[in-house]
Amino acid sequence: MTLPTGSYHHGDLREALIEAAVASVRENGPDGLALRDLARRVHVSHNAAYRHFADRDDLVVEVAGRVMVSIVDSMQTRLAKVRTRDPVLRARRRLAATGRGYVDFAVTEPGLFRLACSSLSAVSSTITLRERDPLTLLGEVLDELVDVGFLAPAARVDAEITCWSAVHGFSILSTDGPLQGTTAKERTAALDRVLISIDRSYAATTGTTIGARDLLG
Amino acid sequence: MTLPTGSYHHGDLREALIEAAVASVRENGPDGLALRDLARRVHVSHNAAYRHFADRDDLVVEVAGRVMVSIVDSMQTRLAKVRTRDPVLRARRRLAATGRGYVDFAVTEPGLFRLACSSLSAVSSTITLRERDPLTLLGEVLDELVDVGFLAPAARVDAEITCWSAVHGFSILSTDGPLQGTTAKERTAALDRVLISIDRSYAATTGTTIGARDLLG
DNA sequence: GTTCGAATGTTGACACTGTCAAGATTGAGC
DNA sequence: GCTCAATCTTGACAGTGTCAACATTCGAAC
Repeated sequence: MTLPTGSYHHGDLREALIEAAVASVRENGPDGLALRDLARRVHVSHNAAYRHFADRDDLVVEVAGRVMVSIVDSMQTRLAKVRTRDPVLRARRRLAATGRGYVDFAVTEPGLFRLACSSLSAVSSTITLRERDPLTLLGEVLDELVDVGFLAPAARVDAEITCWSAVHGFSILSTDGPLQGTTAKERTAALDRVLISIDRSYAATTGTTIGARDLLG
Repeated sequence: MTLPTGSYHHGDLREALIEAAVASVRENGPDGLALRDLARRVHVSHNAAYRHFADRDDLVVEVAGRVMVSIVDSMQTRLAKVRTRDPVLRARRRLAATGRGYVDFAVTEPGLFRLACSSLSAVSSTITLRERDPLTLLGEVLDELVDVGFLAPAARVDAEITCWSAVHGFSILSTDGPLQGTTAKERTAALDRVLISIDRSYAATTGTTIGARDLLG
């Protein structure tokens, strides 16, 4: 399992193929992904990929898994920027931050995001991702909201679904829908309203009074 | 332009191709759609489609437009069932009804829904759909909410985006995501919570007090 | 009623794709 | 040093979108 550089055995073809796939999807989107094209990029014959992947879909699922991890990274980047001390406001802003991180990735890497969408089920079912999936992270942040008394325990049910729906839908509207042509500023403003709407809804579950611009800081 | 049944000229090949495309996508999803396959179904040579569509994508956009109209139909079916007299509660339930109708279609016709998603931008930009698009209908229902004083005018901004994001995201989670394997009852319960969350958020914009189970009737 | 052009449908070809089967090459363990 | 399994290659097949050239037919102008 040493380095290749020369001839027959590539060394780590599997990883090279995945990286080439990421580059390809980044440029041409999910439909542009072709095994034969990847083989050419990596200077290997067509069919070499079949020693490492059962079929095209198998590769797609693997790449989608990587993308999921990147999405979590993007969410955590936003999470790390929340410096608020007040526990309640901090938890609220952390929830908003996960949403912003999710959308960040979708807008920055629309091709990869579309790929991840295309095999959402395969990823969430077959692979555990070592708990590094968006759903788990979102659940933890929602638990914080309950702990600080902002979100009523009764409203905690299906909260992942509610939040994920809103943010995922917004991401798609931004990459493929009517928000596609808008400026970053307009998109950010629209996302703010989505996040504020969720925040306002959760505040109502415990009767917490909130300020209009609490989330924006 | 009379009927075909015999030979060279088909009669209305364009329409026949579109219908065949709908049937194909219904069975095999968007990726299963192949021009040559359609030609076979309609008993016409490959390439005949090129007299009516510029390329494959042109056909897809046309079909997506039809699907959009069907989605609006589904929304209006739910809207028609709202019989509530009280103006405020009526408007609130009408908003929820549009969401339910949208999800109804996605769950009933996942293949067609996926196709519509794939060319969301093309549809919303190129074709006017004679105003029969989900966004316009949603806007009208939101205006009602403002008229009856439930939704604050300031919160009306980007309300289409907020609602559409939530409902569209929920639809995708239902067709391709973690809600795929759940029962209809569980899915309905989850959707209720999404709709209640939106309702609760909008109530807060005008300080309207609402009952917990207002929306479910 | 005949003729001619435009619309429509067909045939053939090319490049590209995924995938299977069979052979060639190599590294690792005995 | 030999063997075997892992890995990569070559060759083939069916399927696809799309272009070019050809065939047929409908409708209108004369």
